Amino acid sequence: MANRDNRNANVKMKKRKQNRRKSSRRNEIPAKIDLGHLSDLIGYALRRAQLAVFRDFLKSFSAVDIRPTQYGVLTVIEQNSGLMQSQVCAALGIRQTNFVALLNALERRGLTRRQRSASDRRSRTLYLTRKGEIFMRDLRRINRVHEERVTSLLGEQERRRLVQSLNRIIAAAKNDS
Amino acid sequence: MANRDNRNANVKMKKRKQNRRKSSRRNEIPAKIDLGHLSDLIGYALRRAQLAVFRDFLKSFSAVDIRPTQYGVLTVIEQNSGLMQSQVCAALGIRQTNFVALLNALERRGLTRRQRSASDRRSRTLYLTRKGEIFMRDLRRINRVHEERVTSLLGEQERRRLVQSLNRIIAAAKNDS
DNA sequence: TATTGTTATACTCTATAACTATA
DNA sequence: TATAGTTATAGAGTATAACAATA
Repeated sequence: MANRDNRNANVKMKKRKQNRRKSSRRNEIPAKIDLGHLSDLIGYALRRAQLAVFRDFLKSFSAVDIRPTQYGVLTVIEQNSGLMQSQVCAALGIRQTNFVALLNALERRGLTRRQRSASDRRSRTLYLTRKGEIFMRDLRRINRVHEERVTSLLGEQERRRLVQSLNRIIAAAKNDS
Repeated sequence: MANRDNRNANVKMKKRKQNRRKSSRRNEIPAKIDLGHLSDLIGYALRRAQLAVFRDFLKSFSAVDIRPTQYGVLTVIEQNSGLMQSQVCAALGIRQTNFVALLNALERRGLTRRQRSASDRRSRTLYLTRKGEIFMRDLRRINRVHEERVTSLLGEQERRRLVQSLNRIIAAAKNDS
């Protein structure tokens, strides 16, 4: 992603780049492959773009060993102290059954803790530990850099429009079954 | 996706909806959960939107039992008859090692076929069978409906802009490592 | 009877290593 | 020696069923 060093964003000089891999040395055409209408498919474009952004996210967060879903969970707990597990799951579209191991891992690292609710002893409410709160400062900083790198590809305005469109799709899906 | 029936998109009447699940009958607040800056995160929005669109894709193509990646492979082969496996993989970002089973499945269904290349007998070139070509007409029809449903959420212009932005991100990622 | 959290489990995707046959 | 395709395998991510404790 993003100009990590000299990366020229220009598509123009692809001719030079052909020789990166010495493949083209003989007969093979480097074959400008035609994706057909694929590149105009929303689903396909979404998938490729999402993978690209996640790749940058993973690299950015590799030092702190945090995955996108974990960052989502930590953020929601931070913003809404005391939520039930089921509520966090619903908010993020995670299944309770898959949420357990995820939480266990965060708890083992001392970032979050569960507490039996007094009003409904079936449920457990979630909190960041002190350590978790401090950790979140690092995460937010890392995330800011990551976001800025992605944003630099589009510019502020286009980025805002993009997120708006995406949220429109997401909102529509929620009214779905 | 998309207005499949009456779903009122309004957030307003959540008061009524509380009683859907008799939960709120006592003290619990239905809790408008704060996603924090999550909803403004490109990666998060991309992920949720991609899942939503794929869900619609899967439902649309369930009758013909075709997954997004399979549709991509078939489309590329149709547009570029005679490509090597490795070329299709590179174009779509699939690993050769994972491509084998995928191709086997398409071949078992009689949609594609492999042919040893005369010029380089290590490689195999890919073609649609006659059956595969006919099948593609169905797929394109199904895909058109699917795309129109997604597009209807945004309008033509916004959709075009969205895809453009996504492709900009994708292109930048390619210049990456 | 229904719900919260849990375990066990299975299936899909994706990733790595090692092999074969060709080049 | 390197490359195209292949196998085996391991790891995420995600899905369903069934259970205990509590409502």
